[in-house]
Amino acid sequence: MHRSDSALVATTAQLHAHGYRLTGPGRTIIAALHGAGRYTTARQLYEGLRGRSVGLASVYRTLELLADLGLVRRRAEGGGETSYLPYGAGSQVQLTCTRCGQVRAINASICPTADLIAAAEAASGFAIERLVLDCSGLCAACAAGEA
Amino acid sequence: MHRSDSALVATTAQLHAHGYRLTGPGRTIIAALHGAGRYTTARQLYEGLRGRSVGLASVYRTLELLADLGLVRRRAEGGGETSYLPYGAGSQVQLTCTRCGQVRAINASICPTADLIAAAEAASGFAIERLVLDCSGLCAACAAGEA
DNA sequence: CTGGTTGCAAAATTTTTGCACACTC
DNA sequence: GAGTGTGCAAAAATTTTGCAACCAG
Repeated sequence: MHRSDSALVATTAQLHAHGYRLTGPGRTIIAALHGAGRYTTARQLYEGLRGRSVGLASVYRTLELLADLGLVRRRAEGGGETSYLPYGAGSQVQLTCTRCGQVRAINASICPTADLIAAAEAASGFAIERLVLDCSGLCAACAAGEA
Repeated sequence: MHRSDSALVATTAQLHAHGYRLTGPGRTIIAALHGAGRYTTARQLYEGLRGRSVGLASVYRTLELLADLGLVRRRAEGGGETSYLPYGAGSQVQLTCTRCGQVRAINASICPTADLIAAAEAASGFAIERLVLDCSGLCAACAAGEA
């Protein structure tokens, strides 16, 4: 849990730096999102927080705010629901298991991303600000349990 | 337009190979999606096809089908709408302009993706099936016109 | 012919908004 | 204290579904 804890602290620090206030419910929502460790929908967060009197609207408002600040990544699954995952601190290499939906981030330093950025900029004329590498396939556990 | 034409042909071939029938409206929707050249929402496609008697439901059904077959990529923008972009034929390196929203695909062969896959598999235990590299920043035109 | 596909309109979901109150700064 | 964030419930928007007619194979 250390990794998500530090990401959580970084997120709240960013909010603070942008002049946003952070009350109890906001912290609860952000903590739940970071604790989930995988793409999560607003409704899933809301259900997980039942009994703590957090409104669904606040979940949406918080997620949208984080997304606008670039702290969280949005994804469209089937079924018309949007799900969210915090950007790991500095690591933009994500692996998604096509079977169980687990998302894992690995350290970007194992990949020559600087070369990638240079090559992509040369080929396109873009000024690249962020690079995200998405890999999908079967995680070790799902591959082992395959029929 | 040659590039999107061939991608369009590949898409219809895939549908055919999977046993799906393709009627006039279906072709119209798929052609419009490929012609757009950027992430497009169901409603945008529908509006662009006004007068050709294509129903919004068919747009949704077609997009969902393509997404399930892995021929199209889903994205969640702000505002709760899902938008779609065809996967280029074999090229999984996409650049998105954060200002104008243009999406451009560059050839994957300029990047050492084989090394990336090997490194990521070793680090994670995943059996990687697809790799998508997303870069975001300013395209050349937007960078030039910057205030 | 057979069975998947479509348009239309209704239904179900998801997301946003208005407002009084609580709480942070 | 001043002003932002919140919960609740209503409203808006997005997406799905039912059904008869249509069309591809």
